Amino acid sequence: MAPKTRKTDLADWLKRQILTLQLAPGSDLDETQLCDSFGLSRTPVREVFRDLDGLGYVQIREQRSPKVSDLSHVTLRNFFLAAPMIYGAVLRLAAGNARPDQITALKAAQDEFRAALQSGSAEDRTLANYRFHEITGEMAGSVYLMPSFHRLLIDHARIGMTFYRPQGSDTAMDMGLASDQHDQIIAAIEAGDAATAARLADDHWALSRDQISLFLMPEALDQPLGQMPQPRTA
Amino acid sequence: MAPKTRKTDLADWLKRQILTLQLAPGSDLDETQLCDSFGLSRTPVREVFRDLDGLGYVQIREQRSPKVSDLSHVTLRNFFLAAPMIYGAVLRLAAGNARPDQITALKAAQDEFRAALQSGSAEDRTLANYRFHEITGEMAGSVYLMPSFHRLLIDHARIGMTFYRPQGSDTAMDMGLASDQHDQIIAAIEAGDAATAARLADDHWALSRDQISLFLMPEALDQPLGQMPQPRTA
DNA sequence: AAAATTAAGATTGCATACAAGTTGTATTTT
DNA sequence: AAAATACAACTTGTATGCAATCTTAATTTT
Repeated sequence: MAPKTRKTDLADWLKRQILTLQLAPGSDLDETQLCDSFGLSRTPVREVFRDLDGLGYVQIREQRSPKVSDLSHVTLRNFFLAAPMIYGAVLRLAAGNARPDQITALKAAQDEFRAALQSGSAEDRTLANYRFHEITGEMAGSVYLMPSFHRLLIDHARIGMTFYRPQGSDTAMDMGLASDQHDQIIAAIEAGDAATAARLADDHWALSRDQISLFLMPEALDQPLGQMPQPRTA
Repeated sequence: MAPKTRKTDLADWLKRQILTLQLAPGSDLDETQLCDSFGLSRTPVREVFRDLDGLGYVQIREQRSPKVSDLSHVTLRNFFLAAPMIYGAVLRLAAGNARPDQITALKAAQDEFRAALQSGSAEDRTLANYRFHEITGEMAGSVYLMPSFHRLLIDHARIGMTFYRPQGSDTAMDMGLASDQHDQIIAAIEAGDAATAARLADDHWALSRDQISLFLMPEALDQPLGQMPQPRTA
């Protein structure tokens, strides 16, 4: 393996595993095991832990192994409070500040997302969607909004992986809707239309929020009980 | 010196120096020098750098010494855009969530602030004010808002240290106003009055914003030219 | 038998040694 | 003399060894 990339490989791998719930919230991270897997000594591995702590992926504890960031009902509530505000602000700024190369990157990310909708796994969809919105954050270009926005994206991805699991239902249609909204968002940004971008952020959030709350509070009564989807055990 | 505290001592010292501009934005940090000063080896010092990078105090660069976070005209613009929104959201949540022990801590911080207004240095005022608002952030209790809020507090402190320098003018009166607003904020939080807390956040922000913009755009024309205040060289 | 204490193993934190890369200077070449 | 290259000093990144702390298990005591 290339020498310099092992550290970023580890960081990227951890990010992906965490975003897609392949590393569960709250689970411990084994330092020595990751050293072996990626051919690194403890020092750079521990540096990666600290970087990911700063970004919100993991939590470092004193005299304890680092763990994947928690995702509790408390954080879920705070998520619902903060997300619409931050998402709106980010897209508004993005429409005002986006550079041409960033718009190109956003379109490429949207192509990836569409491709993942067609043939990809749930993990691929989640990562592609994450990347799309991450680029909008870069467009906004605010060092003050980015840290909170990024934490929202992390947990939005993880919440999505938890809740969008029921494959059968109208998830596919909703995903198509989300994709259409992405296209509209791109258009608004390209036009520099901040007001429309902010409105689209609201719409996009409403769609996602409805999906989540529909899962949290399913249409009860006329459905058999005891059918709550379980998180997979593997 | 106590064994375990040297690392937190270094982190706290760096934070204070950065918040009060005793370490200028953009200035390089000397690893070995800090090792000597605090009696630490390079490993924990470098870990502190990474922690402070994650919090927004410093910026780590590849194959380059870490530097104090920049504070440019671009960040200033983004600061003005993000601050009112985040400050309002934080105080609104704080009023809804504050625990009694946090309210006690907030009152203590306000006492410190008042004391610093009377007899303290500009640095003391800045740090006490920073601490007051940091507690309101803890009260809000949102992992999503805190990172952005904290970055705003860091740069608000640094901008304040830059701009409130003219001692003579109505700064003292403004500071008294700010202190009064702090008292009102405490009252609103204690009463659990989110709407009032949000309004007070707007007022408090408006006062600070006016002070800053008054310094950025002084009442011109009847003043001699070439009198722009210089950052001190020491 | 249950609880508590102690000892062994394992894990985390810190220090130091080594390697790789960067920067500045001096010498050489055109 | 100016530019370029090469060498040396310094700085940053990584690996490893040691110390301290925590966890676990076993033995002892009540």
